[in-house]
Amino acid sequence: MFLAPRGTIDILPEDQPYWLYVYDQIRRVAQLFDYQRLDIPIFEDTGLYVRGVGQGTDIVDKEMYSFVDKGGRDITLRPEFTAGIMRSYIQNGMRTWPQPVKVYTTGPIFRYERVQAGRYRQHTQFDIESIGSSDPAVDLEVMSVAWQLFSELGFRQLSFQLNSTGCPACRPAYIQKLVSYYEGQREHICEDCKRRLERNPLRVLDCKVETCQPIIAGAPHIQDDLCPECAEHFSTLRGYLDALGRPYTINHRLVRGLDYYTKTVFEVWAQGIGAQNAVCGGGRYDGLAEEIGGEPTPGIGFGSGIERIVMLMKEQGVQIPQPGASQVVLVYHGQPSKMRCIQLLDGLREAGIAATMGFDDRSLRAQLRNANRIGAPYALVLGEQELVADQIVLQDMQGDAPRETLALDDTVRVLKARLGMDTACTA
RNA sequence: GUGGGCGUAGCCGAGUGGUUAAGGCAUCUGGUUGUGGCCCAGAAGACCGUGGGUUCAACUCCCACCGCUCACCCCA
Repeated sequence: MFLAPRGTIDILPEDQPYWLYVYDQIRRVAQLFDYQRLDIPIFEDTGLYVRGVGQGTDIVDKEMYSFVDKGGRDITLRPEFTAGIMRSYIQNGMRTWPQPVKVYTTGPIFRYERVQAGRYRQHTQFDIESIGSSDPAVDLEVMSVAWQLFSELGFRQLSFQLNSTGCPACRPAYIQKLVSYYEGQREHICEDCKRRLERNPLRVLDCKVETCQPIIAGAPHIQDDLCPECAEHFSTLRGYLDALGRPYTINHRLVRGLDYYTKTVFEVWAQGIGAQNAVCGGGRYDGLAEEIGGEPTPGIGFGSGIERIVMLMKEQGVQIPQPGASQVVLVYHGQPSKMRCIQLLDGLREAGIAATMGFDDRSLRAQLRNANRIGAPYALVLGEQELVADQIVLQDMQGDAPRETLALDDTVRVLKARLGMDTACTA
């Protein structure tokens, strides 16, 4: 007996309406903001992620699904979208396209993590990137995509968190300042924070341990140490957000786990998806293109986990359109009737009527029970008696309307009329 | 990598040492030689997660392993 590998899930038919609805909304909103779809491979050269995401990050150090293929190439299942999309930008010469290049995609992401509520080893992301502009108005636009998507999905009580993490000109000095502040508090901080100081000092600001909270409260804020360019960028973005009346929280503890982020970082938080609270996270990555061997190219984007979005929709009771079942089920009795049903079924489908039929020569009763359970509004019953008379019985499965006998040749026309399908233009 | 909780049919779930391991949902068949929903009857479906131990006797107690799950860490 096999089980799905740890951290993977089956998305069953009963959940598909949520997924399809989310994909529909994504496509609509992306189009509204003039973002085009781009699909990239599910696996890339391992080096792309090592260089792009950065050594010392959890993703690269311990979470990648990496293997050597039969040709001896080092391959990694994508642990995030941005590096691959930037690779595609460079490889396809997108710098010759109108700038910025605005793309989105959806698909599976792989990270070898310990599983818990809202966290999987294979999860699905909606990802959007705007590459080629350093204008804070682009930051605003990208954030607005998230804003509009989530509000159209009907979410309530989401919280936008915003911060700036500076750039290579100002961040190192800030990190130095933060580290020396922490060195002075060394005996008061938790073990994890001691480790963070070595590996990824900014992350100490995100610590949740009780005893670390006073230390964090007294820590220097990066906003006080941004270089003029970063400070200008940040205040301009805030001005735009304010002008649109967008509520957001400046969170100087918001930091990201990937190396390529510069300036703007943001997340969208929600309750109800276990201990995880981010449904969306992203930021600016002006240094990424150079890091992976391209011309210096600014960019900004975000990823959003669809499993978490669906969890939230259920949590918040978001209503979605229900997909229709088969409109009609064909029920037969006897082999000649079965043959005729198979032909009729084909004709119904060619006419655009969603139809199924009973199988396995089960009793009329069993076939009708099944039709009822499926939820089809109509059943067509074809037995020996009807067949010899070139007739068929139409049965309304929703009410108590009496059965009707139709001419077999007339079935498609009558059904179309019943189902409200316009027959005038198809005749 | 660390810690907590939990493993009885497809799903939910009773059973805490003693004959054939409740019940419900779902599935299949029949009650109507050819008519669904409601109802009734019946059938099928469980090596009680796996292995070891204790005992005259283990689903039940003990140990190990595996799996699921939640949390830390980290992130979407």
